[in-house]
Amino acid sequence: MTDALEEVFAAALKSRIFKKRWVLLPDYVPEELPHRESELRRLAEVLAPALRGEKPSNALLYGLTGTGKTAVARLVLMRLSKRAREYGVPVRYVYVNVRHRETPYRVTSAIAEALGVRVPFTGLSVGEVYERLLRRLRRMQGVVIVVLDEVDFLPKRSGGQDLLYRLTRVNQELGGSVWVGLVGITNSLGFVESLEPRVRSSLGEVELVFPPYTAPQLKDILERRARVAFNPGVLDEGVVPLCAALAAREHGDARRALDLLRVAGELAERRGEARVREEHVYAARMEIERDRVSEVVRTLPLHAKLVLLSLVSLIDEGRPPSTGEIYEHYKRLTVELGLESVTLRRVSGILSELDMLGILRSRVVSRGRYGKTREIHLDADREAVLASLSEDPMVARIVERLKG
DNA sequence: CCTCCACCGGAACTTACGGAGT
DNA sequence: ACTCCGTAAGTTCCGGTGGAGG
Repeated sequence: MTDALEEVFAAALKSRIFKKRWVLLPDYVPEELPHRESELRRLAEVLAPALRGEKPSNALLYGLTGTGKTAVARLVLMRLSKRAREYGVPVRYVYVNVRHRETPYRVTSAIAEALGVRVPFTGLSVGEVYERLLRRLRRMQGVVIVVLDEVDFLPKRSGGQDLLYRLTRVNQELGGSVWVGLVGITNSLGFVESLEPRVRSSLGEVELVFPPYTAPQLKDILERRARVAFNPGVLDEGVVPLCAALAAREHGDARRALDLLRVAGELAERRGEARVREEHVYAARMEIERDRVSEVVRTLPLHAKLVLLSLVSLIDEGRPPSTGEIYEHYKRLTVELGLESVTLRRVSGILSELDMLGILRSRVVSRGRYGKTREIHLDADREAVLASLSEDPMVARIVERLKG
């Protein structure tokens, strides 16, 4: 009885399943990236002049999610800066994920902070932070390479285009003792086309396209990684091929495949089983989806939750609803809860946001005489959505009624 | 072939908030 | 103490628009 905790700790210490679980984590960068040899080489060629203290060309990497863009960039830059250290050449690199730091202010301060400038998280103007960054850069020498992962999130915000533009020509604002090179990463082709021509020609001096992995390639990648991650013989024969097949169905997403494999292993371990079976992979798929949904739904603003709840109710009654129908239902909910309702325009905006978050799918349809609207389907798992919604005490009551 | 519905979606603006610089 | 700043959520205003029905 008293040893329940000890048992848990002991089990954690000697994992039967994993040897090095962390090599399956999303931000782990392996020493080798099979099937990305030409991209690695190409990017290395582009950045190598930094070793001679010359400004490397800017590069733009694009391809769908999980095609190895980030891993290629990180691996090349890790190796490059290692070489630079050996030769005593001043080359630094800064990695910023724009999606995590969405706004121009936060992106600028992330770069500045990576270079050792202390920046308050609010209170200054973007211009002021940018000035501090420049001041720092002017005191440096050699080459600084800035990686902007998921750059497509930058121009979506106001001032984002401006920041991108300033960054592409930052070298003209510096004295010449330091050079800044940019590596942009995006999975949106539309982004590349939406760029101002002068930004595109500068950021995309070199453009590298990453094709999706094929199913056999995914299988190969997983097999290599699995050999390192798991104890010998714990994987059932079908596990790796299944992960590869499921991920291949989603346009060859390697991160997805690795997630499936890792979570399947974690599940097997939690259940105290000695082997990872195909059944665990299917369960992993569900768990990953539930976690994703709950993460998103839990952090939604109140009115977005109510809109989502309205969608679920209407779908329960049959046919996919239109924006107007959702709005009517939503308004009834707010009356019931004694709240002010937001405008139709806002609800329309919330619906697009939920679409982008992968909670629902909507397509714009024209019903001729009867107007043009969106036809909205729930994309996420209904039960997962309801479970996450009921974590909000304000919303929970209504969710209960829906279940009964 | 034209109309006109029921929205779509861009843009500028408000409000409330937490915080910085001087 | 005063002014300025960015962010998130929301509002106001408004120019589109695909296609069924007249």
